[in-house]
Amino acid sequence: MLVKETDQDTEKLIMETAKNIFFGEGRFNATTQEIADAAGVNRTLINYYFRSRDKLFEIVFEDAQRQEQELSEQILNTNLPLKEKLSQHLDNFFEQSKKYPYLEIYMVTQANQGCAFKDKDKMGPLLDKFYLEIALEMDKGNIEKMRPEQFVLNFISLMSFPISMRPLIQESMSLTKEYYDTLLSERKEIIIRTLFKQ
Amino acid sequence: MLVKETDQDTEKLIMETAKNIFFGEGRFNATTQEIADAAGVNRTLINYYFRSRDKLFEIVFEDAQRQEQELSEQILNTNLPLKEKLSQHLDNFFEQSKKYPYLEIYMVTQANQGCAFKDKDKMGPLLDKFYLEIALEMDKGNIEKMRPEQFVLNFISLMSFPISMRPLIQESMSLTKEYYDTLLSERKEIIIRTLFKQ
DNA sequence: TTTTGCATTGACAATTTTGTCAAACATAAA
DNA sequence: TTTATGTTTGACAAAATTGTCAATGCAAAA
Repeated sequence: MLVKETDQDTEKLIMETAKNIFFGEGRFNATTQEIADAAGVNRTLINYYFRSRDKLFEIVFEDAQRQEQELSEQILNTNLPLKEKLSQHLDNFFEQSKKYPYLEIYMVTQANQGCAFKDKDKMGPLLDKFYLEIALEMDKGNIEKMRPEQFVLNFISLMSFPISMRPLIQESMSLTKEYYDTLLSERKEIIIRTLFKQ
Repeated sequence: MLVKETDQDTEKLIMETAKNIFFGEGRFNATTQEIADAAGVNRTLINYYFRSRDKLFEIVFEDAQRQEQELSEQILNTNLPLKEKLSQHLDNFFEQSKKYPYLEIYMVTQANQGCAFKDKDKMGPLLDKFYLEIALEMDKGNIEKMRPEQFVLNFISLMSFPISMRPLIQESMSLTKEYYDTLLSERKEIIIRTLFKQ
């Protein structure tokens, strides 16, 4: 076998760089040249490894999707009480968001333009179990009564929106970068307090 | 004055079409040809009226910004009690969102790429007054105690996220279009109940 | 009717971006 | 060292996108 130590590295490097440009910097229509420059490689290597620009995009998109999926499945599979489960997911999410704040927006713009989603199958049963848990907490009076789906919408909204829309919110509310960071650092506690009755 | 009845109409038509393509359909990198085709006009008319593609984008962006701004100022200026104020804003927002579900995402992707925001000046005092109102309701015990900015974050998150991220959420939660619409129609009441103690 | 001023058009040029290819390169195996 | 195999490169071609321009059209004013 002929394997240089940089062999798969270049391919990975290009992928990582593309992910950074898309999900990290939000430059969704970066050219292959820009990606190559950022990766410090020859542009045609993108064609060599990924055949075409579209293929690279496709692969990176699927990677992002998988990443999100895994994060969701992780939380759904643990056996912690609901509040702790959500608490932990908030940690995971905020951690990932530091690296890829534009991940979700990218996925929306792509999902929109006719991009097939995968692996929705396993999610079904997991979600149903999750909904049941939520309903149980409602019965116990720990959270407001509503459709479980609404509770999930509330949760992901409170969690994601301030991250994905940061540039817009920060500007329109005239907040400094530092103050916004402060707000974000308090977010976890705020979200839990907003969703759960004391 | 020589004014054909279609004179300013063409310019407006192009703008409206661009707005629909960007904010309505979310096709953020539509070409001038695609916009012209959708508007049913010759492509070069875009250059004639807007000089360049970038200028058209700029104008449409500022228009979107103004639209959002006006919606925000409207709510801040009325003298209704907080809960009614937010309630009314939710109506306005959901109404506008039907036409332009991708408006906010577009603004984020632009804000990101170095786009100057305007008219932040008047917002300052209005926001401060709003924060005071919120603090007052907290003192009265009607809403959970937190920084007013956090309350505002909560509000816009719960309001905007399910709209702007719809393609992503609907897919990943495996919901039908019809069911998602049902959820959205219940949203207003859910949000108010989530933000205010009973 | 003729003129005037703007609107519209198609052909063309310029630019940007992407994709191909043969040649050069590097490294492990023979 | 030579060979074989996969990697990297620059030059080139192809495609896509944008911008310019002169010519034409059209309606109101002279």
